[in-house]
Amino acid sequence: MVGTARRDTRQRRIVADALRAARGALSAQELHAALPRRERVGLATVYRTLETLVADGLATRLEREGHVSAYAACAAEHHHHLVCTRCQRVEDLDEAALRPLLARVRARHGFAVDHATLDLYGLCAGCRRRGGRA
Amino acid sequence: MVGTARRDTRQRRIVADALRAARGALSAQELHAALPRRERVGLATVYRTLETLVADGLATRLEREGHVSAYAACAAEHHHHLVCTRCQRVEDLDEAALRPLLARVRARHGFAVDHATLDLYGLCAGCRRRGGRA
DNA sequence: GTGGTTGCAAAGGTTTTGCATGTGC
DNA sequence: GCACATGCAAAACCTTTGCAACCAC
Repeated sequence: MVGTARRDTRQRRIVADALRAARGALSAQELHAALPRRERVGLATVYRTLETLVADGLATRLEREGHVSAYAACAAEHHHHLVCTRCQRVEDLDEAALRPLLARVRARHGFAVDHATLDLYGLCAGCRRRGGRA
Repeated sequence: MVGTARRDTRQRRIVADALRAARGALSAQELHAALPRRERVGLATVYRTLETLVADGLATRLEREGHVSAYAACAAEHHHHLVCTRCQRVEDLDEAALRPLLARVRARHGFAVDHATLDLYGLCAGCRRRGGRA
């Protein structure tokens, strides 16, 4: 349950790199479309790879309008995000930020959190500076 | 943007009641399956109604394995949840619990949060007492 | 009476799977 | 060489939509 040995394939590298390069949230299809066609990576492979990246903690799945999943690269330790609704950029949010909340939840609800989804949507500093609404 | 006047129809009541009665997270299809067949509520209506319930803040959409949305009833002010991975019960989490975190995010990242998904998965007090793992 | 709602079934779109082939290890 | 990974296309699935009938208001 630890290493889930993955093979180091060309496709896996391409998909992972592309996701990281995107620095934002992409759906499987968008990511697939973004790959150079000459790389000849199948859509199914993109789906399968994203799945493994999420399983390995190297990516997360975000919710998106229209019941589509979007994926974003993330450091293995960071599982929460600030998603800019304007430029689609994703920043990692330190795990520690959530800790006080978890403590509170355990104290007040007797609830033992195993894992959490925490994604904050809004305007990043840059887009705020540039002014305007979401 | 306030009242979005809804008609008080038999179906809307049935769906809303069933969701509330479930006290847990159900997918649209599960909810539909749970309705007495004699009520003759169409699946499309379930989808449409859940959509409006979410829009009205009376339900939320949770992420679930297999790229399926699950819905849970919730008070209009509570938009975050404690989801028990064993009994599927959902508790509301006070909006206030998140406030310190939002303040921190604005201070440290210059990020202005518009809305957030926060769902904590783990064992509820009851299931913890009954012992065992998730 | 009018316009939002519903049911049904068909369409749409996303994601998954079967299977032969390719390829890390 | 073996087992996992991939491509392709078909299949499975969830969700949405078109349209005529219905029914709150």
